Amino acid sequence: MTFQELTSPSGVVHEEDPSAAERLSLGVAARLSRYLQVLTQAKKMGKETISSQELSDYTHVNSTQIRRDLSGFGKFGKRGVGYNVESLVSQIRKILRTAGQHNIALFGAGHLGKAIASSDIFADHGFRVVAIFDVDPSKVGTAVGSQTVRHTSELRQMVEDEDIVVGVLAVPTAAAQDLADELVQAGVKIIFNYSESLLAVPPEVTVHTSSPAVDLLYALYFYLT
Amino acid sequence: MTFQELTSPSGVVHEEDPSAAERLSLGVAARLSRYLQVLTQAKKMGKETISSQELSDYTHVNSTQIRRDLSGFGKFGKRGVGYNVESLVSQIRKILRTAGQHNIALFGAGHLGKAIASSDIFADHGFRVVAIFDVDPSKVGTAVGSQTVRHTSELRQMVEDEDIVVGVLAVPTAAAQDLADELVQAGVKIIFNYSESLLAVPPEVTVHTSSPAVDLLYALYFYLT
DNA sequence: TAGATTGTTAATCGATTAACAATC
DNA sequence: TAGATTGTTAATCGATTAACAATC
Repeated sequence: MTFQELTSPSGVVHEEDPSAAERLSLGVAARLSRYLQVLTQAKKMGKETISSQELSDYTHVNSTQIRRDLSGFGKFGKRGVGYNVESLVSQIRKILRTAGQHNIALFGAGHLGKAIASSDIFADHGFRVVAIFDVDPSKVGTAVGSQTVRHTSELRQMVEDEDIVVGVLAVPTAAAQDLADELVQAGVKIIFNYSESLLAVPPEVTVHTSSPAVDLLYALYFYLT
Repeated sequence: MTFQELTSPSGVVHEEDPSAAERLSLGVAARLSRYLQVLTQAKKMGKETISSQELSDYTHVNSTQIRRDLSGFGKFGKRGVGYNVESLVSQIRKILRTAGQHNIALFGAGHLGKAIASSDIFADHGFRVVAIFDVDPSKVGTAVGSQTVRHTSELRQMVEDEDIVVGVLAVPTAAAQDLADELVQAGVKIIFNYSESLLAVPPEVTVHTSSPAVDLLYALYFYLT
């Protein structure tokens, strides 16, 4: 069964624009990503099946909605039992088109950069750190994880040679915009920003700014009220 | 004008449960937190006013919705000009009830812990790291930022003495659940989890699991399609 | 005044949920 | 069979957006 058939329950095929018919809504894509995170970890812990209720407990998404989200793409579950963790992981990866490997470049070899490089949080989801950059001469040439730190001047060449699709900025706020500009010029379309800088980029480039404090504010509001 | 009046445009006052009438919806609280992040940074950069369109560019929230979210609480903007950054920051802080200081405890004095302790991402929003814990004897007693690393066995006492409301876990996956259990026993209601562990906690405790890889998957989906 | 941007309406769209038959 | 959990419907609720008058 093809993806398009699965997402066209009405049987209507939009031949004039098939990509639009296949594209998930923002909400569905975000939720599927969250399910994937929990499932990946559940798999690591040796769990074989999981119910929509358990997924709900971990993601805070209503269990009915989880079943609804999943049933739109096929009958993945078994009544009375739940979902097979391993098979659901590969189904969601297929739906999100992220079954393959994607190469990322990391900027900044400070504490945060080292923490990211040594974590398997990216590796678990098929992201591979293929280059680490810094401008500090005392850091260039040293080893971080399995990589040797390179000078930022090599950015252009590495993006091309290594097919880098994501740039992760773990640098001081003042350095972030210049790096973002260089990444844009090198053709990178996704920037993950751990600095506090507000980045200005062309519309075709996606910036995701990490904001733990914002998440905390949000959690705190519901705690205080 | 009180907050309750502002959130009861119908004029109906729910005297039997005033807290319910005052409570923001999940969506509104999340969006206000994001506006606050951008505004805080804009203020740092010396920006005095900001339009709903500029806020939209940085948050990816529709500008009409931003104006709608804000106008529910008062007329904060000036037509033809925009919003005063500084005054909007304090208005949103008031709405979110997070104008004060909140104390947090950090667990793990590795790369990630050090990165968090030295960042002002929490400090900017009124969160203060008042204690750093680790179990490694070689780390206990050393200085990280302005704090001295303590042994985790002091957790209970410090939570009480320092009025800690949030625990941040920057520890290996295997250590996370035990620490979460201890935090719950000590009465902490908000846990921020940077490990990959799926934490089991009582319903009154909120766990937020950081998931940069999930965010990346999500961004990547829209890049690939 | 002219230009810009807010505040607000009205209409639409998608998310959310309870409920329950189907079935493992 | 008995218990559990999915898949799906139908109804509701809130989010989203375009449009534009008000006004700085």
